[in-house]
Amino acid sequence: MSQPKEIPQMEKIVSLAKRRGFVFQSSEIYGGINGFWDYGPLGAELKRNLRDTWWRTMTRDREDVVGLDATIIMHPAIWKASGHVDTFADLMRECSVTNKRVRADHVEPQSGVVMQFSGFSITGGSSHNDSITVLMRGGEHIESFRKRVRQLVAQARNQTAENIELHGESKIDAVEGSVDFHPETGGALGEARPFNLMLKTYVGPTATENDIAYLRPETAQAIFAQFKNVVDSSRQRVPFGICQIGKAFRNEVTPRNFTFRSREFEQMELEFFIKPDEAIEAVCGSVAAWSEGADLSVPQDNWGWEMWHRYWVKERTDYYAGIGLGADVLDYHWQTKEELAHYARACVDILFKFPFGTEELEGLAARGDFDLMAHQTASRKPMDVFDEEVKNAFAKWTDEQRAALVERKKAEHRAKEKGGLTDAQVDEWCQKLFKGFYVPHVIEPSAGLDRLALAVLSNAYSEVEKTDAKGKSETLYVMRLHPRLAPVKVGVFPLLKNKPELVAKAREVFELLRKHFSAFYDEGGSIGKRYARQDEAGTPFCLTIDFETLGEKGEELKDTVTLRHRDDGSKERVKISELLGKLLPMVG
RNA sequence: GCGGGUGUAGUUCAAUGGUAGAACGGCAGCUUCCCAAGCUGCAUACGAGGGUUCGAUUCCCUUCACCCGCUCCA
Repeated sequence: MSQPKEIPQMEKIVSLAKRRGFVFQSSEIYGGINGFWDYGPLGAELKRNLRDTWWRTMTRDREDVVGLDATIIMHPAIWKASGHVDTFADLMRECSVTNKRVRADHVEPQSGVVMQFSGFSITGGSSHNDSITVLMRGGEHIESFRKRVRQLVAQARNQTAENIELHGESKIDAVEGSVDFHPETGGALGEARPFNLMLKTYVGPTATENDIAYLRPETAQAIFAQFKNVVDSSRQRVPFGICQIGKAFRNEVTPRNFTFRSREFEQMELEFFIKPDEAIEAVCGSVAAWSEGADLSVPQDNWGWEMWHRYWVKERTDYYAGIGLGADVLDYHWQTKEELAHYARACVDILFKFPFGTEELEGLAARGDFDLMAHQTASRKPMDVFDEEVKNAFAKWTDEQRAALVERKKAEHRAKEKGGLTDAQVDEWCQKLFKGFYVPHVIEPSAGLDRLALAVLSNAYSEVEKTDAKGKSETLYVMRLHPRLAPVKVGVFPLLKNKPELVAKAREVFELLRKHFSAFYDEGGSIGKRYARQDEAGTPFCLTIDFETLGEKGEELKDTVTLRHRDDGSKERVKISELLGKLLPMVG
């Protein structure tokens, strides 16, 4: 007997996702297209439910967040201002030994001796005749250089340096100030190639260079670009947020891990605008300091960016718990100072323990006023708001207090390595603030909807070993989706399909329920098979209409049905008239 | 983009230089059937293109997709 091969968890999930209609490969009949996935009937419902829970939690349930639905294609200047054109579209060169990439314009000139090897062999393995060219730097000892090259070769092939033997060493040339070698590895660099992570298109039929536009690589920029319009039309005042759900596109280098890293994906982003800490200081006297265990349940007037940031981490964590992703499957990564972008003050990633590793589901960044300032500068349209309370607060300050604040800000900006303001700019900024004008700072919780759907699917997937009366063992699959997320809330079955009275009653119950939530009528196969089918679809409840429903066993059981629960297989008898009252609160 | 692997019904697998079998699933039927019960019947596949050959799913080349590693991050 051959042992059944152990199939990796992820493959089983992918297989079930296709079999049941959660996720299909895009364009499958033409061989598929790398990095694109479609959602089938169940997946579309699941995704919609997720989108709805997010939207409801983030905006409808709150008074301080409003929505936006912007276009995917926007003025190309937006991506210039946001920095995406520069950071997403570079000429890249690749190290010929390790394939490590480097921006063509970031290669420091190097000097040394160009060494070449005609090939190498791997102990107990293959031998290769690809020549290897690496720069031996000034002062580098020939033996340590050889060892270093062996390490580079080994690294690129998942080998250890000891297993690599280099052949045909020769000295080519001595170079001064060459930019043709990788700054870290010293390996010869290949041709410069454009590396554009934004998807491009043309607006207008002429399709010339002047018509280039981009499919947005993130939804957030539209929020910043429309910030003033929202402020002017929504009767919101800082602190408040604008959220948006929508498609975004990135030419990922390597789409991988099923839908996890796709080239077309859906984001759910909130930009929550807050006052600069200096304004809080003026209004409240001081800014609340965060400490472990601080009360984050209700926003307070004296919260600065740090408290708001912590608050949103908690809010998002609560959201995940509410859809069945608890502390046992989530993890957090607080970015270190080195990892942070220069404009970010703090950033925490909320991670999910996927079968293929613990990976990011959402990033929560405290981004200061970087984005709005960038658009203010680029568009030359003011992005500041007027805050009477702040103006009045500063009016009570003495000249000395104000001067001290100006000095403090100047010192802060001088200390910044990157992105700091000049003294004159700080002066201007402070004078505006004293009059009640400021560009809001922002906290950005940015989540991936497709990633969340994948997390939810991974989390729900479970196998149940079952042995039947004859001792035959089989594996059943149960998707333990949270009832709020389940694509189908309830399955409705007549016990037998050849009894018109049962079918009619079942149809009647089905019609009653489907007006309120998604229900599925099934009369095919045995009753057990129908339960199992719904288990794979993640349906939390099933109802069976039997002869007792029709009154065969007396008045007591007439008009009652079997309500079967997916997760524990338990059953109870429920009056048809009480079904909605019982089910609605659980699936809503 | 680089290196390694894989590609046969919906799914999981098998066989073969002479155009493919199974299991499960699906559909239809029988059944007073409450956790994939049983019986009967039906349908469905060699990723795509090119080459070698009398003949290719099988051999060769190219391509596409998926998986693993490097990389990346919503």
